[in-house]
Amino acid sequence: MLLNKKDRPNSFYQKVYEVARQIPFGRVTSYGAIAKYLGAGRSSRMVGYALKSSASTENVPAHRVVNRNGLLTGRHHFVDPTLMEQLLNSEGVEVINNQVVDLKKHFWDPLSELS
DNA sequence: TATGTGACATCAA
DNA sequence: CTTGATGCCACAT
Repeated sequence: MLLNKKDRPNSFYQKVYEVARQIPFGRVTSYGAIAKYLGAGRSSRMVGYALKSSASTENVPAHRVVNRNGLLTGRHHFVDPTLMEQLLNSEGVEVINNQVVDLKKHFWDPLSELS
């Protein structure tokens, strides 16, 4: 049967929260990877949008989600813009100048880990 | 219903 | 290398 978009039991946002919460300690992932895992594929922007809405409302480690370049584009939306970089460094992820040094080394792909 | 928006991704020049 | 344009799709108004 066909479901109306408005009648979706779990909103896109809710799924984003679930995946984000499963990001292991000291690991990071990208918006595109999450979007692809959710089936949205090309709605990577929505992932970030969802995290912004969930900020301080949902218990989501948004600081572990960065863009494809490893750049911490979302730091401005935190209570403290420096918090994101500090948290990642505290978890063993090298972040210099708001960018993850070795993204591949710390990258966590939900497609591979969650299958 | 239509329009605007965006914590991205990707390509062309 | 950098900059600009385009695609994409769920959500807000």
